[in-house]
Amino acid sequence: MSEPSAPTDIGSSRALARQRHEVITAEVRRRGAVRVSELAQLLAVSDMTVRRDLEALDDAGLLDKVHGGATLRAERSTDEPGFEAKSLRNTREKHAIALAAATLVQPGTAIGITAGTSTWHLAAHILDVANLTVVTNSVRVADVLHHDHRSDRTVVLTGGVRTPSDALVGPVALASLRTLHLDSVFMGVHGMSERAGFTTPNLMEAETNRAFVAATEHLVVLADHTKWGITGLSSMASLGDAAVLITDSGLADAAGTVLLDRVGRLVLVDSSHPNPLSLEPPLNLDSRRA
Amino acid sequence: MSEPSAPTDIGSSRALARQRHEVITAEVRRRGAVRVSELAQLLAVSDMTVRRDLEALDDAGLLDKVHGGATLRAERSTDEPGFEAKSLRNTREKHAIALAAATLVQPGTAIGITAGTSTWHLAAHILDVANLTVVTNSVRVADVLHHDHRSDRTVVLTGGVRTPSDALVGPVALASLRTLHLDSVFMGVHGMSERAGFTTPNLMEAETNRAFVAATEHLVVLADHTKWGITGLSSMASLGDAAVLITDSGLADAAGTVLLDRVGRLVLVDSSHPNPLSLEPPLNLDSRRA
DNA sequence: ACTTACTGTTCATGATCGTGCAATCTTCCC
DNA sequence: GGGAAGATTGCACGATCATGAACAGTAAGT
Repeated sequence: MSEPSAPTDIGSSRALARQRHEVITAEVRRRGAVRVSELAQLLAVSDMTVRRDLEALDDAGLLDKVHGGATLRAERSTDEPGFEAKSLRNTREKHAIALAAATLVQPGTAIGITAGTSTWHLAAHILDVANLTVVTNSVRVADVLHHDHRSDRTVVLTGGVRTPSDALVGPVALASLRTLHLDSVFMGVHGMSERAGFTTPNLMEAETNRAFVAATEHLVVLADHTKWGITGLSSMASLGDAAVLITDSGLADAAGTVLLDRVGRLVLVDSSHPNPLSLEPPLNLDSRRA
Repeated sequence: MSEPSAPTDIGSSRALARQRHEVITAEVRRRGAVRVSELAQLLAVSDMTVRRDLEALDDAGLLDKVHGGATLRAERSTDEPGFEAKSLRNTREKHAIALAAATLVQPGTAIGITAGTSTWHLAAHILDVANLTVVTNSVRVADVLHHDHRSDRTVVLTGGVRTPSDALVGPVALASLRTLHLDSVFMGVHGMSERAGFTTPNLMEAETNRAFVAATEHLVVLADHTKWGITGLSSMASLGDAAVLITDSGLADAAGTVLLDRVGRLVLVDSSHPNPLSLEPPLNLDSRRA
């Protein structure tokens, strides 16, 4: 008779597709973006299998499959072309920029966070900051902060009408912001240039963001290097209004020169290795719960 | 885990189906996922038997059977839990009440919708009403209305701090509401009684709802019959403030007598039937604004 | 322009699946 | 105790599915 003496000895077999899917979605949620090659190594399967997994997860609506890997799902229906370049590279940069911005968030302060993908990533990284009050006009940012609820954090939604990009705008948002004063405001932008400053194509959103800018003395702008040279319809602030500008090392030298002169502080993050993938070779999927 | 709890040791003798099922569910819970071949070896039975066990456990809802094995049940509800537990109570009544309330929503008007499960149902039923402006302090209600976005509908979130029941409250919400005037307000309540009127246990929510009440001349209250006799901490309106009260036919006769005398119009829906049953023949609210 | 990296299709292979049937076990009735 | 009805299990089979490798096409970076 076979002896089933070792109860836990049977763990060396291949993982179920379902397990891979959970690892992948968890990894995407944690880091904002993953690439196929990383997942293949992490899961010890071929690239092809990872691609098939990503396709299934994309169909299921759990993430966005993009060239080179996958990113957090963008949940946006249709609008504002060019707002979100569906490239993994941009997402990685946004992630790295958000990480750098999170280090500027001081415990015990009141901060503002505008709507946008960069700022959405930022929200995920400030979950551990103690004693924080966050004012935002982004339902998604509020969702992130609200999801793991802690008593020392206050999340205030400005209210207003929701744009397709999930920003709350309009008179209600403006009225709310006019009564508030913030230690810092973290703002994502759609374009920046020497002449027009920080811009966005959406008029209403620009108006709301201007109210954010007016509510603080310390403006932090998040913008990856591809934003340089782009001028949206409406200006939200001049370059000189930014106390800190966080961008990535892909920035052209000429742009860097201008920005160094104009903004209060220029922070460059290296997006080539924003977050080294910590993988342990023995590949143990059993410990994927946190 | 139930090892050799009896002389029938797993492996030497055959285990009963019950025992195998317990081992399997325990193993799934412990490791998150198991594979058929592993279980067959562990239980010393054939693959076929394991598959049949997994199928039974899947039917019983204890795990998810997937290709190659089984995993923890996925809880694949798109909405977050917590809210659902609450919304499952008296669902039929709430649904019927919401349906009746939806018939009171006139095209081309501006209405307010407070937070709550009844009003959440209401939101789903007014998706077809043309030319509507909706002001709400419920992120969920806004989500429902925003999801299929049509150009003739405006959804305004009041803003504010989010309570556990997903209502936006506080100074920001109050300030927004003070500037708005609504044709009708649809309010869910936690309790109603002759003396205290309409009440809720949450102070902040009560304050916000009072602002809703103050913003309209035409208050519609949604409350299933179980709310009668319950008095929450804070009052939002007296019975007489309600132009319409929509409840279900489970209401006690004594309560009906009181309410008929106090509220503007009493609408009783029969929760066992899909169609609302109105006591007052013409359920036609004054067309105050075309 | 070039080079590099990524993509999806196709196909072969092995694992896994469920059905039908026979063997075995359990139950219950006489 | 005998024995039949019912349930459970194992095995064999063809069908299905998952995976990885090769390869030609495509996109991104320089």
